[in-house]
Amino acid sequence: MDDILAQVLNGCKLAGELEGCLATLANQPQLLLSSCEKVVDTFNKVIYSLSLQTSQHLVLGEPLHGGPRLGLTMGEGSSSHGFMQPCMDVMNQENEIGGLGIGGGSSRSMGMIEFGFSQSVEDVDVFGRRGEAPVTGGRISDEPSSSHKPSSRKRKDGAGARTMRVAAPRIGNTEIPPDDGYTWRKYGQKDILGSKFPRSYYRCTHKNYYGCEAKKKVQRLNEDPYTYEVSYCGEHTCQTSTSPLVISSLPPPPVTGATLTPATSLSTSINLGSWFSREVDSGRVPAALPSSETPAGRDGDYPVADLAEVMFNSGSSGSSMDAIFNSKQEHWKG
DNA sequence: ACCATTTGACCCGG
DNA sequence: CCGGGTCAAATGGT
Repeated sequence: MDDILAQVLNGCKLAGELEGCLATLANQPQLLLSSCEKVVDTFNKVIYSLSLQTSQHLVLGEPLHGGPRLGLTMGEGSSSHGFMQPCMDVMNQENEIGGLGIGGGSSRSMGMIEFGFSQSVEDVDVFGRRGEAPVTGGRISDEPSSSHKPSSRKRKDGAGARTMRVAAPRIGNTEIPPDDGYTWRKYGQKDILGSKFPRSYYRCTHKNYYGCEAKKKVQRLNEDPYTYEVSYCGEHTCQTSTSPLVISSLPPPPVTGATLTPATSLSTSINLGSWFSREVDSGRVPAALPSSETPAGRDGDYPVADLAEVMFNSGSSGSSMDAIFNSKQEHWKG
């Protein structure tokens, strides 16, 4: 929880900084956009984390239908924004960032995301895996021969699945599931009985490097093609906690303390940092958009980097994903 | 060449 | 046996 709170603070801080730079950013829509995304991402993380820890039903919004959707959705490949939108809304509504209503009670009012918990949703148990070998679930292990049994090929009790509903972009590519701030790699798709739309399976892109076992399933609802039901399973051991490194030079937090707490909450403040850097690298690509995340940021389309620099003055040199995750993973872990 | 998605096959639980 | 989850070869993009 501390971490989460710290993250919230970070988000607030970011928002504050954004506010401070508004004048400057006013002329740079792109920068403004990217900075807003940062803030949103930060809160998305919080939401995600909360969804993991809480068993509450976080309703961030209604599936919307005719709702304002995609403000940010620009054409294709920007699916990711769907998720953020709600957050932004929240920010706006709460005006004083300090008190996001993200917590439990806040129901709706945001936009289109609805977090829930698997337990109530039928899919839930899907991802459960046997408690054993984390990283290599199945055959990944290189020994075909000895492969007695993949072991984790099927569902077990997915006690930890969290599900949420997210509105899909109504324009542009509506097939792309919303981005939740993490980068996912699709590893399968299946037609599900009774569902008009196939279900897509994703796992954390960094699974290979850091054994992050987070997974998620994305499925469009029959009743509402514009709404996705996303089920998360497993926690991110890669990014969530994020690490300090990248943004080593966060400016003295306007928001007092809270931001950096030594060890434990290392994650938090840092989180943001890494987030930034990370996003910067990847140019913030939609999760669903596979190719999206590439290790060392490739596309520089987004001025994010600039933003980051401006805001954090962080020349944080080469922050490769590896660097980021390396440090991270140690601090986090369930 | 590398990496991500696609897609059919495989495997397992119910 | 069926449905769902995962694997991995094939394919495509950068």
